[in-house]
Amino acid sequence: METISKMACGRLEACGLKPSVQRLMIMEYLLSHCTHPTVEDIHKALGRRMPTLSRTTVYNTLRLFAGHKAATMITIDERRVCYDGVTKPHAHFYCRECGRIYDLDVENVPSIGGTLNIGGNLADEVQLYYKGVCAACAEKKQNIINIINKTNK
Amino acid sequence: METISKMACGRLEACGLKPSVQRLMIMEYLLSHCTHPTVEDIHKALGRRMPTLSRTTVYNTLRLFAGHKAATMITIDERRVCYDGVTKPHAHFYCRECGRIYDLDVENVPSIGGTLNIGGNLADEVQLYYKGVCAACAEKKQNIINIINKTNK
DNA sequence: ATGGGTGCAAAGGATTTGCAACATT
DNA sequence: AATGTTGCAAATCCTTTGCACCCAT
Repeated sequence: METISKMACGRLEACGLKPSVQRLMIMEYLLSHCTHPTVEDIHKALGRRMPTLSRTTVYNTLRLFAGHKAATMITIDERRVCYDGVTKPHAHFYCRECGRIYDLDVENVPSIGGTLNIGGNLADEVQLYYKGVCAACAEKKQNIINIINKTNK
Repeated sequence: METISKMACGRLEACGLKPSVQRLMIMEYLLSHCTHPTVEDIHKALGRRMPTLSRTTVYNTLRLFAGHKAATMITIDERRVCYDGVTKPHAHFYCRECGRIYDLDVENVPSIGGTLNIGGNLADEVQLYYKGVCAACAEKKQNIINIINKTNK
């Protein structure tokens, strides 16, 4: 607990952000939950300990984090934006069945140190996304198919 | 004109889709505009020739295309979904200033033939996104800075 | 006449905006 | 006092839904 709190504070200061209570709580949540939470996820989770926390503040804060590279905005899900507190380059997997986003440990993940010039375009961020059906959902689907086959016999 | 029309029809049939008038028009638009249009873009553009075309139909049709791999859904822009008629694997660049999405000709773009098993997760799609400021917007910004500097002298 | 395809209006949901209240230096 | 933060309610914008109509087989 102590450690996460210090890590959160360190990250904010390293990114030039003043560590307000709300910002600290949100950063702590990001660092301790690698589930790529949505605004709603974070607002609901933190709302228990801080009932006055506004959804607007969560929106503003996460957008602020992304702008200062204190967190990454993930747009893999067409319906809502997610956020990631892990900064080291890694790929993501999006499951179309359950909507969950997983970290992926694949080789050759492109990364950018500072700014990359691609044909005159100045890139400061890369994202590598895979989409499909996750292991858990694939298994569930298979089980259902098995049951149907058994019933039809 | 003839050619695009035939290409559109061919793509639909190859993907197991019945070539209705609306589907053909939307596919023709996708194949002849590599600007990664939004639903709104397409609806507005086609609305001139076909005023009864419903936004709902554009939504439904593009989603259908994506489901049948007749087009690709692009979720790089946090605000709205875009579509791409180009099927061969390539990366995208998103400009935070103007919101435009460019095709990128970079090496080592990962691609999936059929389905790829990544730690039990079954992926059927990959996306590689770069984000930053495009060449055109970078130049504009530089011009403004130059004017300000000149004025301050 | 049956089933898929289309279109309209309304609903739903995520995100932003405007502004007032608040905290902190 | 000044500046940056937060929170509420309302507004906005994108997308989906429900249902009726229509067209083709």
